[in-house]
Amino acid sequence: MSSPKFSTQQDTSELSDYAHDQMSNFELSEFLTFDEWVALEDAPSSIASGYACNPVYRARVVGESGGSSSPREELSGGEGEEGREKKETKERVAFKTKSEIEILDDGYKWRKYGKKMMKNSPNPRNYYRCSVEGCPVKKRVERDRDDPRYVITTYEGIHSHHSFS
DNA sequence: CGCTTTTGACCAGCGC
DNA sequence: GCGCTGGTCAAAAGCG
Repeated sequence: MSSPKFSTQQDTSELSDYAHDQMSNFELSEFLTFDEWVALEDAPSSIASGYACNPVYRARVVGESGGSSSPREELSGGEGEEGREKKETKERVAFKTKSEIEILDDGYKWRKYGKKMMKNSPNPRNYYRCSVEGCPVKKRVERDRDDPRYVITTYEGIHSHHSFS
């Protein structure tokens, strides 16, 4: 459909290339800059708000299998839902941050559950999961294969609890 | 003592 | 049908 607004071409270009290579399976809904991203209240603010970094680029990746027309409608009530098992919109947010460290504290506690070497990348990819039980949020950290000084963090899901105090 | 990390193996999906 | 890549789980070790 018609995307409301594509951020600067530069952003799209950079992320598009990356996303195309890494997230070919997912459907890139829209590319947004930080400001635009914040503008979207339905965005997982719980994730972005805690991000104490300087993300250069970010993209919203929506991966659904049902082929629904509105993949973002589920965002409204993602809270205290346990019986929900059918319609689960997985919100994927890709952050491209310029940092030498990959472990960026976003206010949540993460537990690493896997590491994988990418065939098309000399750098491994780390898989993190929220330590809080009941939180389906997963984090994927990987270095940009083109620019090792950049770190791509992909958040998946929405926190069903408040930020870690 | 509890929890996180670490590494390998296993499994699933997709391509060829 | 087999192979490959990516993703997740699981057991053991390390650390606070």
